[in-house]
Amino acid sequence: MPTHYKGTQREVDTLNAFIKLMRASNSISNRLSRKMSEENITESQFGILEALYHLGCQNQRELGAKILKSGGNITMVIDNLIKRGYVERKQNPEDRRAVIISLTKEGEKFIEKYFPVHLNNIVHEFSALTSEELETLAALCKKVGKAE
Amino acid sequence: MPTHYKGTQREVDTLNAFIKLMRASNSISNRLSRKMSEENITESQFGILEALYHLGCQNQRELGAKILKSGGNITMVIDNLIKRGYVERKQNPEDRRAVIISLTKEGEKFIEKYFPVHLNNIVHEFSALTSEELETLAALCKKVGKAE
DNA sequence: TCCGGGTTGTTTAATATTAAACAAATGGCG
DNA sequence: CGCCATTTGTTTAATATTAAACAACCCGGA
Repeated sequence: MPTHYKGTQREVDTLNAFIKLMRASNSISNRLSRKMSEENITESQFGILEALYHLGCQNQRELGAKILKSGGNITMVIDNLIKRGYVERKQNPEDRRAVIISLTKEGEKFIEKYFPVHLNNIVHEFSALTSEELETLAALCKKVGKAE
Repeated sequence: MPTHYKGTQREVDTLNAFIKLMRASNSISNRLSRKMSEENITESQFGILEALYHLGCQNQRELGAKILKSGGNITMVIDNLIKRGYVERKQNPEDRRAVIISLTKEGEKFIEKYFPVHLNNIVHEFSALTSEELETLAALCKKVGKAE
């Protein structure tokens, strides 16, 4: 057994919060992903569909910023969504570099059908928390990582 | 603009907490990963090294449970750590299916050098929270996802 | 003793993801 | 106008990840 690094109280508390945060989000993410895969959809694909549904048409750069994935990845996720007929690429007449990604009827139908199911799965994941705890958790998470 | 699903108050609060939780953990994870890549190490590799350092030798199944990754993935992560000389596989005389993964001197040296740096990066990420908030966050995250 | 179900790890095939190099387009400034 | 830095998206090469099929092994009960 190695001798371990002894941190300050602040370091110990931070590490504990970090580990618990990561573990919670990874567990939830893994379980939700498994359920999504029953619909043959990935987390990233769902994130794109949701952004388009709730926020309307956007270009790929904006979508990438929303789901925190690289530009190259977005190209592939969109390609796969196009293959399934859920979204389409349109030329942007005002900027020929950019494209406009929008939901197809098919995509809209899918998200309208699946979003309530997904939301239900999420509600189940958080069922151990009271409403007040939910708010506290949201507020704390919002504060985290704001340091520059 | 599509008409949107109107949820109950509980659903709205849950969704908000979920989004903030995911966003916080993904942002932190992305930033930490980028720093780790300067040391040519991945998050999973670091997770394994840390588990071995703090908890001692383990077999691959146990390591997989710790970092929440699939068995097949663990095989590859360990392979890569072996290539770098940070860990080694030993036969378990008591169970010939299992292997014992342990840190090499090299691996121990690395984790002892890099862990404080990593911890410092984490502390920076959480610097916007008071110590009390850290504890609250940890406690709430621990409660989440416990539903079955 | 032997069989069968469960455990541990590996392999395979398919996808996901990233960084880096690249191409095309924009926009500002000389 | 013409150039150059920036922006947007794609491609490429490398790695990560998973589920599923597989092989070797363990163990308990018939």
